[in-house]
Amino acid sequence: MNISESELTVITTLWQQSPMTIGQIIERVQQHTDWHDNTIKTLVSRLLKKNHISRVKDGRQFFYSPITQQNEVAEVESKQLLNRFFKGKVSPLLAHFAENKKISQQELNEIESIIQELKNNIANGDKND
Amino acid sequence: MNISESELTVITTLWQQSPMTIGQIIERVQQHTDWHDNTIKTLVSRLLKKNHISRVKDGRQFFYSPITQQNEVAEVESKQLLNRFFKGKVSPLLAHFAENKKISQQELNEIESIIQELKNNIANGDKND
DNA sequence: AGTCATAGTTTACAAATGTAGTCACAAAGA
DNA sequence: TCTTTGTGACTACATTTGTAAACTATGACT
Repeated sequence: MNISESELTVITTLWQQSPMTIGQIIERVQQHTDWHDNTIKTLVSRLLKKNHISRVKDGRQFFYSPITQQNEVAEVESKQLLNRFFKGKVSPLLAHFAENKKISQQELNEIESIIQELKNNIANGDKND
Repeated sequence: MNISESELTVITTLWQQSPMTIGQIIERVQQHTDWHDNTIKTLVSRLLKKNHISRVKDGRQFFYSPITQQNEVAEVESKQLLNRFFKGKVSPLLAHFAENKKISQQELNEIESIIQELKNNIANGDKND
């Protein structure tokens, strides 16, 4: 099952720090939303039901942790985006951002070094595969 | 208002070719879905209501065209993805794909030339801004 | 003229989503 | 002991989305 937009906000806090109690989750989520406590509780239960997070009881409270990891979700969502708009490839996305001048000089440098590293890996036959 | 997943499928055919009659839209969408005619009609009316497409009557038929353009939607969706998972930047996304070895040698070359061009533009002060 | 195929409009209905309210219980404090 | 407060479970309700069915109007064909 999928993670909805607002559920994502909740599980994101758990990706940043876990385990947390419901109180901690509510506190952190409310730092950048105006959602009611109960709303956040509902989102947590939906994530539980969808099996994206788990919890263990310690004393009288539960401590919540993510099951589904951020990079898994990022992977799926990225692929969907690429398929929907960029023929399934990264380069057209990059080209899009390039056209719209949304890439800073510093980011350019970062991208260059990522590319450079990739090329080196390929040149070396990439023994770590 | 937002474009839903299945609405996107419909408007995508209009991005590829427009204007089209409803019959043409249905035909093209059904080339890669098994949606019922009426389903597609409903999606078209929702896109109309949301003002993402327009239509003009010619004789007794309407000819439909997109109002919202693909690159606008791609822009918004891309930004959302980057914000949600990659700190709002392209490079971490690229790094993610790099790690997962989802980038072919050819794409690497494409990326390199995009980068190269960007650097040249910056070096020239990018007079076309 | 009658029938069929197409296009267009309106209505339907379940599941998912956003956004809570209500109720019960137990630990903590007055 | 009584009350407050945090936690958890269950219920609620409007909107959006997916997925059509039903009905209407109008050319096209027989």
